[in-house]
Amino acid sequence: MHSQSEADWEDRVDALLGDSARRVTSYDVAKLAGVSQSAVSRTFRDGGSVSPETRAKVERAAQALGYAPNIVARSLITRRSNLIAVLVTAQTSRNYPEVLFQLGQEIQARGNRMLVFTVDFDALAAEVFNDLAGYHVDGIVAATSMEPDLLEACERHRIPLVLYNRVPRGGFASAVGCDHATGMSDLVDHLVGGTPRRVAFVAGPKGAVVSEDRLAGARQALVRHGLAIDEVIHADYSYDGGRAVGRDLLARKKRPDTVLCANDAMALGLMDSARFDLGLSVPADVQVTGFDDLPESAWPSHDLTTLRQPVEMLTRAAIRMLEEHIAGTAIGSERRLMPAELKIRGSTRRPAG
Amino acid sequence: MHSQSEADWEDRVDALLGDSARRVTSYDVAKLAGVSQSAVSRTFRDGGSVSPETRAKVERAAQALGYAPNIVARSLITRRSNLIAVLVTAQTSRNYPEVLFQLGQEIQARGNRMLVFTVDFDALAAEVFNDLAGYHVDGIVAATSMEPDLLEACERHRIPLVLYNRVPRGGFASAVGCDHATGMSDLVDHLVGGTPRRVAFVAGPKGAVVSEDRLAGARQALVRHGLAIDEVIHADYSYDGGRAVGRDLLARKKRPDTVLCANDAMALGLMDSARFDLGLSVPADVQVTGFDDLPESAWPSHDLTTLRQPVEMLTRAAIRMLEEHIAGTAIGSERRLMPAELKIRGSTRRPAG
DNA sequence: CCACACGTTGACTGCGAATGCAAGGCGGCG
DNA sequence: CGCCGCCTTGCATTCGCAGTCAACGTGTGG
Repeated sequence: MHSQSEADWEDRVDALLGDSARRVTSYDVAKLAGVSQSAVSRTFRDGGSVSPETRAKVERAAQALGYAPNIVARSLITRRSNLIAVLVTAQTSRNYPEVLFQLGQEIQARGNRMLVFTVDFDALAAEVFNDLAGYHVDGIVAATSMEPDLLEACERHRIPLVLYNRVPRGGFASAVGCDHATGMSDLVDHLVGGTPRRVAFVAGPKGAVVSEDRLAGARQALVRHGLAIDEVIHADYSYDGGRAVGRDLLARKKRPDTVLCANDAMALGLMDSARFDLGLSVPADVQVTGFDDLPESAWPSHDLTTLRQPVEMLTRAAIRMLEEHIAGTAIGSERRLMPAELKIRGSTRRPAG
Repeated sequence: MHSQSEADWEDRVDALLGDSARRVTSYDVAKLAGVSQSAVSRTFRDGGSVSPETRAKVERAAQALGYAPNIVARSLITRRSNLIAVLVTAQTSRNYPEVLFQLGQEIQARGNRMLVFTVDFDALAAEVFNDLAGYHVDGIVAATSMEPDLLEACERHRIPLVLYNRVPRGGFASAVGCDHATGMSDLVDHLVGGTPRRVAFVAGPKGAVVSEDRLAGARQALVRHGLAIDEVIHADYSYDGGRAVGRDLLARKKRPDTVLCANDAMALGLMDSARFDLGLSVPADVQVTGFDDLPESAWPSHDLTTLRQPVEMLTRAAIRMLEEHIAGTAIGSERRLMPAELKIRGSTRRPAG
């Protein structure tokens, strides 16, 4: 079809490509296709009003030149970056490796991109905020605590924000999270069948919001059964931390016969300390529970009774809520709690009879 | 110092902020500070020639307005986005959760940001390439296989690329990786002390490059000891996959007494199948090895002999190499192999005597 | 006292794509 | 046959900042 001009076409492609330092722009494509830059722009924007012939010409030229629209320039004028910031700590990425991947999948499914900000400690999230604002992200998913002034900053800049497993202190941000209280309540209902007498709770670091929620939930549920937590020990959410706690706690004369841990990693460490360091039997001597349902918790070596966080539901809900806020269809802030699923395994005693 | 104009100042701040739909730009700051837009730009660029007084005025105004430079606009003109793309698969994020976090830390330490692209399968990386080009990322770290045409595309677009644990087929890309062959050699040297007779290898999915490398390394090393791999079975890199393989392989009449697994997850599954499904003893009946050194491999329940990947060295090297390419100080492509560290544990037999 | 150099400064332009607007082409309808 | 309206197209402008250039003031040396 382009027969008589084939050679000419090749020449023109090469001429445009030859200036290799420069990037291919919509003007180059326009020139090659014999149309205006506007036409090129409209071909690559969805909903653009272009005739099939023009579109064909543009696409052929773009193909030949290897053109892709410059998203930076686009977002400068559309005032949308299609970037969603995700704030994570080492803690999050260690304990919930799949969260980041699934957030990525969800974000990309809607044509956006995930800009990941890793922060050492929750508090440092403040440092990255300037960058967030600078990159004009369309929204933020924060799996870190947000100081009140950060929340306020997001509100002032009108950056939609969804907190992941954190309870917002202010009124602006939306949040998704696991219903720790109800989950703990289910867990305690099961535990009382094993006739606990002395109950200990291994918490995360002091001030860790998630751990506090779980502790509070456990307390309330125990009270309903006329029980109480005899001791709360703080550790660092890690296997090693849990094991160290176990070596101390379970070696005492009046050791607890039931230990609730704020997460699976510590529970696994504590169980191993019982079995390997102290020669105790789980669950006969001490029953142990966790929270998260790590893959290895289900393995026969561990067989840990725990609560599974609905990670997939959470990430899906987080992104959907965020998209609603970005689109402006959301009304005010919303908190969505997802139920944790009780996984009864061999680290707890069944009711007698 | 600003006493007589304090009220006036507040009014002007409010006037500029009042138009709340609009973002604060360098022009707003300039107006408030009583300087030109250029001065504002220079204050926020490092190396700009600005007098201390002007800088102070600008910073005060910027503070009052909550101004942060628009990085999108900046990168449009500087032709640098300060964005580094990281391509990961579900596989990567599952087996090396810390990789993503550490890459993030390294990238941010140098003032860049990490744009994460999650891809379902290695092959799909092609889909995201257009976006990569569109976002004008300064460089790419790919923990996925890259098809030759993708490599070529990166070369044409002059996007620096570092492959993570993948051997580049073309000549353009740099790469960092674990020295699987030497690691396997060390491992085999240790294994022969346990007098292996029948050796099996549990590989990853067919075509998985990392698994192939490890298999080849093991083969070579065994040959040096006059040994061979009797059987290669493919699984999916998962615990469940390894366990299923074990249930089949170890139940046979002529079962192997030594099983090398391409990663820890499968090795753990295989060990559990031996112990819990078949009642075999590890390492007496069968010795098992892995690769990666997952945290749980060191736990007493598993105690798996394995090779530790130097993840931190790898990520650090990857980012440094990438930065060199971006800066243009790198000469050609480079491949850096980091040694794996042999972790001898209880899943393999010690030499007799 | 003048020439010169240097450090600051602001006006202006360009990065690359999107879009409002007006002009053009085309068909349908009266 | 002529008018109207729709669809398509190109022109010109805009987004926010960086960098160029000329002009300015100040200080120094001759």
